[in-house]
Order: sequence, then structure tokens, then C-alpha cells
Amino acid sequence: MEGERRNLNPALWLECAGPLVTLPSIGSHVVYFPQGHSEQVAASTQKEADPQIPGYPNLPSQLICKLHNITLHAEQETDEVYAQMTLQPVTGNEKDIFATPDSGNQTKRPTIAFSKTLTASDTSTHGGFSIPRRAAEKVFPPLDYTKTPPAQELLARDLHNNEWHFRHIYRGQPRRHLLTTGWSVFVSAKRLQAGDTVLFMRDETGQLLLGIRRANRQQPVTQSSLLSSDSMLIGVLAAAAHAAATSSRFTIFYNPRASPSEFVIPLAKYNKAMFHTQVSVGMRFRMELETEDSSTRRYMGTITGIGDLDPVRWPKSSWRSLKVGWDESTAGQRQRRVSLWEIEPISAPFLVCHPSLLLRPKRARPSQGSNQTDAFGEEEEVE
Amino acid sequence: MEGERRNLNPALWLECAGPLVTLPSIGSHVVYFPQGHSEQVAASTQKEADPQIPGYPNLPSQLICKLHNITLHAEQETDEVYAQMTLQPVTGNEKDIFATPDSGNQTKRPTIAFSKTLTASDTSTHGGFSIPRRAAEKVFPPLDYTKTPPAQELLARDLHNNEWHFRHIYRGQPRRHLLTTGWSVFVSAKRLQAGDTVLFMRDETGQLLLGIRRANRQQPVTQSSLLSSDSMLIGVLAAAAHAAATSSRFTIFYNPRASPSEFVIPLAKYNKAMFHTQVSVGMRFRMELETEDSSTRRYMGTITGIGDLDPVRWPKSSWRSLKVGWDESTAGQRQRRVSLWEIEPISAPFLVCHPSLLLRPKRARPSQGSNQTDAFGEEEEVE
DNA sequence: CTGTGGGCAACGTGCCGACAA
DNA sequence: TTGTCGGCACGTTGCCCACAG
Repeated sequence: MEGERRNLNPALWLECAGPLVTLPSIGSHVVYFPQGHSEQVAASTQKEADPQIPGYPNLPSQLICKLHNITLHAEQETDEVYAQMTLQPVTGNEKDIFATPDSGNQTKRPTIAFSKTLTASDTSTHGGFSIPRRAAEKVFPPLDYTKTPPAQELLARDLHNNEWHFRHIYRGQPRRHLLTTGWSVFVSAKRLQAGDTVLFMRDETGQLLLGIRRANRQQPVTQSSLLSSDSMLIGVLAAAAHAAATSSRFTIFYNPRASPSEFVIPLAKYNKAMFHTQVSVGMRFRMELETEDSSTRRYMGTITGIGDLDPVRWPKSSWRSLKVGWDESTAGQRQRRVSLWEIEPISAPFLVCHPSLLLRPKRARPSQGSNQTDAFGEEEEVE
Repeated sequence: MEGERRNLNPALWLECAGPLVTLPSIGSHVVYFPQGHSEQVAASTQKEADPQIPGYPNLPSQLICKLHNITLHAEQETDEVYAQMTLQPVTGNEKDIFATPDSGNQTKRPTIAFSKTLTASDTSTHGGFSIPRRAAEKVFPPLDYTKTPPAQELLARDLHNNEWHFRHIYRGQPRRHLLTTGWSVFVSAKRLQAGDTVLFMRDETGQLLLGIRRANRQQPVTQSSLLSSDSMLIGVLAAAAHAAATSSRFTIFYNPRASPSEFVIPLAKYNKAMFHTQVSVGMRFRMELETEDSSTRRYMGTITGIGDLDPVRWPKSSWRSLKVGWDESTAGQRQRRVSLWEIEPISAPFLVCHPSLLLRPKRARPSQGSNQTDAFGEEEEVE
């Protein structure tokens, strides 16, 4: 309990959150979207946004806020990461806010890390954990290969600062790196299953850190039993409306693994997208997304429409105002609507005036969602 | 998941909820207290009621509602029971509501049930579960004592309708009833610890039911990670205010083990207390409370004050408007404030006019909270 | 290079009656 | 009457390498 109060390791938190997650800097200005916040709550409660929820006519679709504080958390039971942010809406007077050029956390992801998706053998009670060779040599302290067999004790700490002890041994024919004693304790304590991902990293001091990222499939729908989903959605809006009306601080939770999209955006990133990006129906774009194996890839698509996601309650909102179609047929799971700041237009600045490119997209949209990767394959290489 | 949708067994649910919990009848009228609801949320989030929460000037401290529906639930992970209620505030016009005389669930608690607080031996991996003799003979099917040893297979269902199989055997020297095979599976699946309580009961059809009631101490403070406690508290009030303003239905969750007091009170019970009970400072009363061992007992106390719990936000509220002192020195944990409908005044109706009794309480309050049980011991027997 | 499985030893689980409290 | 313990059998855990993919 008291160990939880101490701030979590930000690098480990980010690693657990996934490769695409960024956090704005404390003290900077951000844009907060009540719509996006509602979507996170709705996704977590398995509840579609209910039309019975009252509108908050005085609550704009976006609030420019000062980010006073971020606290990183992880759930005690599941290690699911989330961030607590303290926001304060800024009044119209203090519009010198454009001075803060923050566009996301500058913390470079450390390269001294590896992750592995667990196999059936890794999680069975029959044996230990097989470590990919390069991974072991990159992040673990070097073994003394003159011993037979080479082995050492490892100490790693998780997000809660719990200690986990493992026996690291290099054996077998052919030789391989294994974690044996201690591994099964960790697996059962964290209730890991095949398909979940573990990650090891080293911080500046050489300390070994250890985190987990569960497979997406298992969502136990933590039916809250505390508050109805309606009350939660109302609470989100009412808290924001009250803060906006009184310019007072309010607190939100951002859960990067549960939320469909980030809903607290650095103001600089937002402004850059809103004021320096021209979009039109038919325009092609790229967007970075997380892949099955926890890395990132750029996917390509075409803008098929521009307009309000919810014209009644959130007119003229820029939240997910772009309707898109994806090139690849495997795009079933992907969002059909995105926000302007999430995409990179393919017509790079130096190509904007090229007439042929401006025409090509329309021609190239025979049926949305069909597999058109090849037709534009060469464009993926343009950088 | 789909098994959860089917309605839970109400008798088992009530047994797990505890001996004092009652539920109003569906279709009856109730009084809903936003203050009490907030207290449940605050208790569950370990958050004191925050003065920063905005007031809802148009939300009265109590709402007379029609209870449209109750759904009984139990959390998937912990089996913690809670009830989902659909309420609709009634307008001033329909004041024929006094016709419904419901004052709580009439469902008589079945006597074919027993509960036992688990010992260290019951929960250890070394052995099984020792059943008190009377309990086993009361609720389990009779054994064939001609066999050596007498034994049978039991099938019991929990709140989620999961099946649990146990071997029930009568052996040892001296003889005793034991659950052996199957017991440890149940203990580890439910993560029971010494101090937790299991309960067995038989329904009308002879079916064996099985529930658990966890020891109070272990509250894992399910830090929601979804909504800040502030937003939850605002959500409670905003949802009620919206429902009151539009006379529309709203949904609340009542968690009998987490909530300090029931906050949805049958209207008849409320009216009886408010209009037929005279209270004054110094008056003595009795109140039924749950004891350590999950039974109930009447405790005695004295009213030491009458007034608003929160004069600023909830003026003239009847929620916990009585300040009380308890006779027994072990009263450290007990509420210092109660509501009128929770107590039984000791001056019974036929004694109201007896002058000596009206004077006695004042004389009998030398120092509040001191151990004065003996002085009024004989009065505990008055019924 | 690494996932799975057979072999085998060590350990934990769980059933039994013997004692008290 | 029932909570805890020593004794003991048996099933599981977990470390080892062999063998593919």
C-alpha cells in the first residue's frame, strides 16, 4: 500500500503502456476532450454512449487546460497501468499559453529493454522461461561463461516495486538462456497466460525492471458494482462542466490500454494539426498503430468524410471528425473515425501543389476497405 | 457471463449480504438519500466527502421514488454481493403513494442454513473442512450410518450457479463431519482465508447452496482506475438531480457490505419513523447491529444531539440527524450518527406517559460512552 | 535458435487417526 | 465437540536434456 505512493518508474510505465503512448509534460497546456473521456468509460463498462445522458450545453467539446500534475499508477491486482492527471481549464484571458511548445513526453524510450510474448511452454508448470538469446545478452548482467553451467541470480522489480528473484542459467543442448527457479512464482502471482507479454529493462543505475502487458482479448469487464455506467458518464461530464465553469482543478484517469484514443492532447500538437494541416475528402494519410506483436507500424488509408461524430450533443467537435477507410482488408478492427492530430497526410508540404497527386486519391477509391495496398505500395517508401 | 444474467437466488444473496440487510419490494415506494449514496461511494474509494464537490441546490436531501426494479448481482472475482435498483422520482401529483405499506422484504430467512467462520485448519492445504455437527445434520442430506465410513458426494451451487463438488465423510476418533475432496479447490478458487465465513443452505427443492462472506478487514480498496472519486461523487449527485428534474428513471448500485447504512428506505418505514416517533436529546434507544460472528444483537445508547450532519450542503436532512452515544465501551467502531428509522426508542408506546420513565434517561447519562449496560440491563428484556 | 516433450527427483497436497482444549 | 498435529501416500512441480521446426 504505502509502496504505491512512491512514484512509479516512468520508463517502465511507458513500456507497459505500449509503444504509442505519450504523456504531456507537467506544467504544459493540453486539450481535454470530454467525448474521448466518455469513450474510455464506455469502453471500460461495455456500455455504448447512452442517448439518455443529459447534454451539458455549457460544456464545450474541448477544454484547454493546464496540466498541473500526472501521477502514474498500476492496478494492484492486474498491474494494468493508468495515469491520474490534474487539469485546470484556462480562462480566455491567459492566452499566452501558446508559449509552451510541448508536444508529448520527450523521454526517449530506452533501448536496453526487451519484450516477449509468452508461449505455452513459458506459462506451463512443467518448466521455466526461455529467453531469446539477443534479449538476454542485451539486458541481463553478463554471465561468467567459464562456470559449468554459467548461472546467476537475478533481482527484478515490478511497477509496484515488488522484488522478484529468478535463477538465470545458460544450459541445454544446444545452449540457451533460461529463467528457472522463481519464474513459476511470478507467473502464478501475476496470473500470466500464454499470449501475454513480459518485458525486462534496465534503468540508469543498472537496476533490472520487469513489467507485463496482457493480451488484449481478456477483458474481464470489471463491472464496477459501485456506480452505474450512466452515473459514471454523467460524472465525467458534470465534473468537467463544473471545472470549466469555475476554472477549478479536476482529476481524470487515463487508461492507455482501455481507451480507444488519447483524449488529453498537448496543445502544441493540437494546434499544429488544426492550423497547419489541410484535409479534404479523398485525401490519403498514414497513421501509426500498435501491431499484434506489440510493435508499431504505419497503416495507410483514405479520408472518406469530414463531419461531427455526434452532431446533436457535440456539434463542431474536432474529436474523431474524420471518417476513414483503410487500405488493408485486415482493417476490421481499426477505427472508422480518427482525429486530425492522429494522422500524417501523405501529401507532404513540398508536394501539396502537385496537381496529379491531388487528383489521384479520388480515382483510387473504387470500394472502401478493399485491398489496395499494392496500388500505392511505392508511396509507403516516401519519407 | 451469460449465467450471470439469470437472476441470482434471493435467499442466498440475502444470506451473503448479512443478517440485517433488507430489500424493498419491486413496485413499492422508497426514499432515496443522495447523502447515503455518496457515503457508500466515499467508503468504497477511501475518500472522505470532499467539500470541493459542487452543491446541487435543486436536489433535495431525499427523493421519494418508485422502485421499478431490483437486480441482484455478485462480483465475478470476489462474490461480493450488490443490488442494482432502478428508481424513478415521483412528482407531487401522485401522492396516493401512501397506499403501499411495504416496509422491507417479507422473505423470511430460511432456517435451513448454517454459517461458519473458517479456522486456520479449514483453509490450510494440509486438510479439509470441519463441519460443526448440528450444522451438518441440519442442512446436509442424512448419511447412511451403516456404511463404514459413512460418506456421500455433495453438490452445491454458488451465487454464480457454479457447481462445487465435495466429499462429505463422517470419520475420525471421535467421529466428526468433514468435507475432504473438493474443499481445497473451492478455498483456492474463492481465495478464502481464515476469518472468512462460508454458509450453506437448502432451498425449497432441497438443492444445496453455498455462499461466502469475507472478513471485514480485507478491503483491497479497489482504486477504480476508471473514474476519480470526485467524479464518482459528482456523478451520483448529477444523476439523481437529472432524474429528479425530469422525473426519469435512474440506476444505482447498493453494496450492503461496503455501505455504512442503507440509503434506499421503504417509504412506509420512513413515514412511520418520521411521523410516529418522538425523539429528544437524552432519550434512550436500542439498535440492532451485526456482531463479529455474523449474527445480530441489540445495542443500547442515548441520543446526545439532533441536527444536520452537513448543514451547508444538506440542510434539514433527516439522514443521520441523530447524534448518539453507546453504552458499551467496545463501541469505538460504531456510528456516532444514526437515522431515525434505524433505532427503536425504548420508551414503548404504552409507556410514553409514564413520568418516571421520561425522566430516567437524563439521570442516567453521567458520561457519554461509559459502560452503563448494567444500569439498564433489565430494560433489555422489555419487548 | 527456441518450442515442446520425456525422464526423474523433490516437494507439496491431502487423507487418516491421535490427541487435547 | 472440534482445532491442530504427526504420519504417510501419491500427484504435481520443476530441473535436466533430446529432438525437431
